[in-house]
Amino acid sequence: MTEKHSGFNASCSKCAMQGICFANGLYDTDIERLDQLVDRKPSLVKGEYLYQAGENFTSLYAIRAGIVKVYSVNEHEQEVIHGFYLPGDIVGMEALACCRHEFYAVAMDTTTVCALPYEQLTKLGTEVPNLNAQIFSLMSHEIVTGRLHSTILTQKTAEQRLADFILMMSERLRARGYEHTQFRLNVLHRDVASYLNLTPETVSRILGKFQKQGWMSWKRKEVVIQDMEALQAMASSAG
Amino acid sequence: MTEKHSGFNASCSKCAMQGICFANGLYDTDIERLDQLVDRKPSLVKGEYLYQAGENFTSLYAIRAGIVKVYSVNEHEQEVIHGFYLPGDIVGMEALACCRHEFYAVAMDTTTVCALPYEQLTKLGTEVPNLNAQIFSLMSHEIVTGRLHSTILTQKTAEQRLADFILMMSERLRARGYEHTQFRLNVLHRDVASYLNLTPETVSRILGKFQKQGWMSWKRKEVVIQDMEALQAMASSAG
DNA sequence: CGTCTCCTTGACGTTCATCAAGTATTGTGG
DNA sequence: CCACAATACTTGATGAACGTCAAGGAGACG
Repeated sequence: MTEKHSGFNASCSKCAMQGICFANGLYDTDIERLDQLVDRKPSLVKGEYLYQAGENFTSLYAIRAGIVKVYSVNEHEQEVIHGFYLPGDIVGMEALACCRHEFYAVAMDTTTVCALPYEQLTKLGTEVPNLNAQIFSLMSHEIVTGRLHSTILTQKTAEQRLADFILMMSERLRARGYEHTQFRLNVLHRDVASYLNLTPETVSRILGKFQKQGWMSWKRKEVVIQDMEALQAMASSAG
Repeated sequence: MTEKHSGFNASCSKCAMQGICFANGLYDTDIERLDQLVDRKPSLVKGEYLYQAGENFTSLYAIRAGIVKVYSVNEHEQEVIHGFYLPGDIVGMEALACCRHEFYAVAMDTTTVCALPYEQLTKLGTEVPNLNAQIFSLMSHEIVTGRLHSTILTQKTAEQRLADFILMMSERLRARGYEHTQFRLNVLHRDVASYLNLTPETVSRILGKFQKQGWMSWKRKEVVIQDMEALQAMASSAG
């Protein structure tokens, strides 16, 4: 999940993620203005935090390369994973309400992000209605994604959830122009388990079954999908 | 849950829910402007829809009195309930992303709402930064609420979930100035079950237990909380 | 007053968690 | 590049929480 079609300090106007990030729907002149307030951070290494729960909220972060997990911590000090964020995704939107981050956001791999200082972003938003609309749209999308996640957790069996997860990842990568039938996924099975409300044991058993059926494999961070349709049938079977 | 401290067509400036609705943080002159774009609808009776999935998105709705449930439908035609919305709450924010409603919003009781036409609201937002900020804040809050709901579903037992639900309802009513140890809750047990990812049978059994312990009762739509602390201990006990 | 929906209670079953032990993989210091 | 530790993954045996099925009772509504 390295950066695509763009050098390290690429401006928004040259960024491959333009179509799904803040710049979506903006005129070139407005993209220029957006560009000027973006704070392009040096790469984060695996394990570095974008922010942690309790910290003051100052910026939203657009992911340019890599992968970020967002989670909270339960009363047993265990991570409750809310999502995995890919290039073009925005993290931090949950913090606007009270000026303080509610969750943890950590790089799971070498990751590059653009920080968008909230004050300046919203100021520009009042001057560029399309930008404002795009922020609303991104937040709305985040609401829907969360509800969808809840729905999957409550309505689907363990096998369906895992099939669904693989397919969603595949589709998100495809939408971003990456290879989607075979890809590196630097996510621990333990993390997938948390995200899907399962145990690592269950994830392991189900992956074993999927592999035996010849549907897919996931070994050493490398996912290979061999039978997309079988996975789709599994993910959406009544259940 | 009838309207509080305000006549039927009360303006925003006289509305009891001013502090938690869109008007929060606005200057009086701006509240006036907000007021002018609010479309105060006639009351909805139980069972009437604010909107349904697939409909075009035109307005957000601020609830002035009553109670609204928001849900989607799974592959077995069963409702998957995402939330119950009380006076001062906003519904419809999930629809901004794609101009089309994703969910169903239905009155569970006689309900009054203020419709806020989205076009006009965002236009005013660009002119009144505090209003814009308030919309962001409400949406952010909706994101957090959704994640919290997921967390409760995945991290807590059936008994904890139900105790938590009762306490959350009580607290939300208290925050809105209503009686909170004894209140009418026009919600079917079946709906609570859906919201908490349980069956009506399980809800019934647990309510029976809570009543036998002398913690609370919920009979004929009337909730009486007798031992708030016992419920709190139950809701937050590890496990 | 009768019907329909909702709620209650009991017996039983299923899914997935837990516990445990072993194997593979990754990371680290020499 | 290797030794060895730490972490992650696998596989099996067992169990618990909650769902499912079934039948009866109580409100609500015309």
